Amino acid sequence: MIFHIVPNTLEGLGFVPVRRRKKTGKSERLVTSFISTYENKVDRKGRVSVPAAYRSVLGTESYQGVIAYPSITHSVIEAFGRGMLDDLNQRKFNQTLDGGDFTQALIGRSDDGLVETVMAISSELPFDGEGRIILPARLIKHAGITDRATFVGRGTRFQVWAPGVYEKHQAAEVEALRAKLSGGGTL
Amino acid sequence: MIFHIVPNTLEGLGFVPVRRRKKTGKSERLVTSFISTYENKVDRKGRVSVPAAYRSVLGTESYQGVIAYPSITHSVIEAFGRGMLDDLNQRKFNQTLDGGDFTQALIGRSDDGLVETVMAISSELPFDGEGRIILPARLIKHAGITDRATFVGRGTRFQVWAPGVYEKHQAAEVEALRAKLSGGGTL
DNA sequence: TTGACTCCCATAGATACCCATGATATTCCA
DNA sequence: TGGAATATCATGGGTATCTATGGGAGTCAA
Repeated sequence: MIFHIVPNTLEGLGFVPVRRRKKTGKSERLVTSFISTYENKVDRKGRVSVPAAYRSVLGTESYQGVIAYPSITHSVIEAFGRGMLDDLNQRKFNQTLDGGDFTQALIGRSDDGLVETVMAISSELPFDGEGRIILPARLIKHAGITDRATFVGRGTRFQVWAPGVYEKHQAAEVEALRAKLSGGGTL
Repeated sequence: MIFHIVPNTLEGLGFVPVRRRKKTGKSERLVTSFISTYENKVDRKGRVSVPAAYRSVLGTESYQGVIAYPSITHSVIEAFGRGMLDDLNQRKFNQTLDGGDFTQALIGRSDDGLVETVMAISSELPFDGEGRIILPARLIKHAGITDRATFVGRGTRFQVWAPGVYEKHQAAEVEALRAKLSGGGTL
């Protein structure tokens, strides 16, 4: 008997806001998350086009650009929209308040300190008129990027890799998944 | 993430792909899952018509198109509606944040990495005005598709095969079932 | 002045949108 | 009930638009 693994019943939880973007006047397109991978060129000025599909995810955010920081665990740049950043802050704020720990909320010190750390090492990267960003030297170096960059969608956020590094990482990732499914499932 | 393991549907037993459109009564309007098999042409621009019956399944979704990724276990393209993808994301996002696990949300490490990986290897394939999609070169190659494609309904999702590859796969699938049932069971 | 950065324009190729056609199904009415 | 008018679908092709990319001009600060 062949088995397929499928997600259980799906009902929208309505958390991630649905954003509308007008295309050529006639049809509207709805995009809500970062998916797929794209490889773009880094020009001599250090500019890279953020894939149009990703930009459309951020389409209606007031701040036209992305937040990026070096991954703490891998040679890769993590990135997302300002909305995500605000949401993280808000949730963290609410969590500390709900727990009655006003000191934490006010002084801004928590046990893990991760959110604070990320805030500290993050950069705001605004789009230019053509939807490009300039990767700061610090991030370029961290990811080992030279003249090309691979954009990898991760749903609520995306990553920027050096193509070669990503290739290896991706192969390992898929292999791990395959091993996990070796019990007879298909994916 | 929660998964249910369900048996593969058996609609394919001795099933021959329909070349021409099926008789579509009004009852088919009510179909809510992907069933049956169709073989369509891939034109010079790489476009394929998604069977109308499948499109009607997605009819109520705001985004008009499908999400597709290369199966990691077979030479086939897996596809499903946008709603399922968003739901996967939201569940994962809420789950990690609600549990206060900012590490997972930011660094993106989950237990299995399934959602992460699927997001990265998935492509968003919007319908054109005629209900066609363009199969990306990456997926075409993975499935070994040339000028024709076989759409196979699998309930909550569907697959796109190279016709020849599917024929063999299907024969093996049926044969395995037959062997299993040869003890006297009926189907 | 130099260097870093932003804004603006140009362009080739990819993509989306539009219209057309033949085949088949369905509706509707004499 | 037969058949003409209408609707749906898969398919093909032309064209306008968008995207990624390159480069130049203007601004600002040291």
